Amino acid sequence: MTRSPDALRGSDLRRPLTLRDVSEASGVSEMTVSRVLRNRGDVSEATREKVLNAARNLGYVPNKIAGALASQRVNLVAVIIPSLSNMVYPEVMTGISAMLEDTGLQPVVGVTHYQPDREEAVLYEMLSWRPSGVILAGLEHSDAARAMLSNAGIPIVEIMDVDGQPVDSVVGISHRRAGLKMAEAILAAGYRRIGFLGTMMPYDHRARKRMEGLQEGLARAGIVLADQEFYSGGSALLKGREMTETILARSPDLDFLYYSNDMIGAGGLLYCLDKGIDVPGQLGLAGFNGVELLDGLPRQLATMDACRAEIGRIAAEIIAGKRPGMAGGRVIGGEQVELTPKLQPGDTIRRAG
Amino acid sequence: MTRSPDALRGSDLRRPLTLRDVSEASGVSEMTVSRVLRNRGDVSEATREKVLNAARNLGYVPNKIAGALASQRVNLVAVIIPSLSNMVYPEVMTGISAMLEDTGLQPVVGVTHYQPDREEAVLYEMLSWRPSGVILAGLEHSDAARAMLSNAGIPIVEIMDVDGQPVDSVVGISHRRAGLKMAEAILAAGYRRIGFLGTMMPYDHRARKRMEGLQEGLARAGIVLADQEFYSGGSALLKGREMTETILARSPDLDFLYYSNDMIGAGGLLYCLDKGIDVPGQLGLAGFNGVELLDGLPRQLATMDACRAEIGRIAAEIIAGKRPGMAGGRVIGGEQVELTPKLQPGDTIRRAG
DNA sequence: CCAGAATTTGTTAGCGGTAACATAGATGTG
DNA sequence: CACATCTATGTTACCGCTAACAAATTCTGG
Repeated sequence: MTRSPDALRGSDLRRPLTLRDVSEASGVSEMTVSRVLRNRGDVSEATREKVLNAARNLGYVPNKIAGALASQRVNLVAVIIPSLSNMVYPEVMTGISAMLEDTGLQPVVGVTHYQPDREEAVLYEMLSWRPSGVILAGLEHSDAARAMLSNAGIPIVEIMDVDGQPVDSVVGISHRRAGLKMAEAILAAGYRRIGFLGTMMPYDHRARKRMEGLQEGLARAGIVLADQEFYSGGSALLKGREMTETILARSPDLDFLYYSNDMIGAGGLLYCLDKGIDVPGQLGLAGFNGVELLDGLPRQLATMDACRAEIGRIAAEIIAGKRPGMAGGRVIGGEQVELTPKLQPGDTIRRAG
Repeated sequence: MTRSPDALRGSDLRRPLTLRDVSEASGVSEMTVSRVLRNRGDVSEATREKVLNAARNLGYVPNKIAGALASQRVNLVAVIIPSLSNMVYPEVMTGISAMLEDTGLQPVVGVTHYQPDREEAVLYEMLSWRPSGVILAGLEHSDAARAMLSNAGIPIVEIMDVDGQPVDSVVGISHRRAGLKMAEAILAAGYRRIGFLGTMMPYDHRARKRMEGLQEGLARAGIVLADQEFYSGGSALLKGREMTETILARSPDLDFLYYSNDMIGAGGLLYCLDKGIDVPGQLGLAGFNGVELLDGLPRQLATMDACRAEIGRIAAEIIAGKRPGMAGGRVIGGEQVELTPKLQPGDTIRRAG
């Protein structure tokens, strides 16, 4: 209102720039500037040049807040994951980012630290920015979170796990089945006294499901889990060493250790090598995830790939409405994609006879 | 305008909820609802209850886009880092999040993949959301990025590194000095034929500065770097093994290897242990960062702590305006904080005589 | 019981953009 | 050359919320 035209150029009044400044500097209407900056609608080449120059000279950066409010469109995708310290999630992020790259959509990360109430808070915060979609890890959420998700009116993709009731779409693997498959491989290799080592976190549902799957698989052969050991916090590699020592001290007759993740598995492997334990002859080992890190270890740890990048990619495709076969539709409920993890036997499980 | 009051309750018209809906449901003005939801201004307990109930029942989630536009305030802090795969950055994020926790500020991450043009694009995108501050890694930016930062009119904190000209505030360590200090420790321990192993990335300025610092330190004793080896991509642990094999094959007389990060250092250490090389007698090793992972290795790798969490914490404090001694001021330029990394000699460097 | 202060609630006018429609020139056509 | 047809630009009315101020209500004390 009170803006004098000359407040424009020289003066560094630190008033944030608006479309109007660019409009005045280039001598066209705000609407035309808006069109140029968004590459929308017809604008003559001459005008476009003028506007772009003015914008560049002024150092104008559009205000997406105003833009989003006016257009009712936000190019953000909320991604809610438990942690960034567990390399699994950065890898999923990589898959998501790569897929979203040329869709104009932008992922925004929120971290829950495996706490349901944090998840709820993060979700609320993110929804208040009215994203175009939500990707979140796991199928277990508080009632309030579930309600927010169903009411949001945007595509929701729950990832990592398929053992449960999704709100909308879901992309993941069956951890129960993964545990079961591992049980079969272990038994086929002739191991019989099996121990499980994992996190103590009550909300690590996927690790829990793997353990349950393992138990079920063993039960089918009339075997029960011989021992188990849990940890929380600290360096996973070190914890792996310590837990392995502990569990072997307590149950020296164990002949197989199933770890809930590769990092503690790697720690266990290093411990066994240190102690001169015959792996996989005397003792078999397996982890879970197929993290890249394992490639550098002295011996390949048996593991099962959790399809992280693939999960990220597909989840992003669903949000972007790019899934083949879903021609712009997305009317009745969501899509369900179950991927199949592959066992990578490595060198720490006896070759089955 | 055309909203019938009865469209409110029963009908699931999927029209997104607004303050008005809560206002109608609770029988007070929109402004009062707004006040309740933000805990601002005086509202009677009775009204507050009514409003909160209505909001809860409807499942209302405020629209921060509109709120931010109206109030000219955004509770977001842009954090721009090169990568999430290098655990250093998630750790910095942890420090930032922890500090921001109770300030009402929310970090939003952008990743550059060590590419200046990506950094520029990410920065532009983030600034267009008008965050309250920017935290970004490194002091090297494109001219355009630097211009955007100076014009943004918000606090900027460059982190990790202090060797250069900051735009505003800076929090980090001197990587040059870190390299130099390592050179001194290496020489003091009696090593003379030193090799450097690092990333090939032309934009990993901090690794480059450490190498230059190392070279300077060696030069002071009239020694030049005996050999060097670079890698890019792949599993860092595995690359560490491979590079170590390569460099030792080429220069068997090396008596010390300085790695640009702990991950490749750990790979090198595992390789040496495999091969039965006498560490640190015949060959000394050192990495950089002090990552937690190292705690689980068979032997402690010498390293230098990069103060990641501390850097994140302080950067967040500066953005939040919480630094003691800066009583609400922040007028003339920014704050400069140089932290001092500590050498952790571990077991892979001879105890100096 | 009422003036004046204190507290609670409402009204108005934007924030900085964009959708939708309106208008002015440029171009073509019989 | 009048009239329909494009193309390029401008106008108007919000988007959903909040700052600033106005009004209504309740609370004082004399």
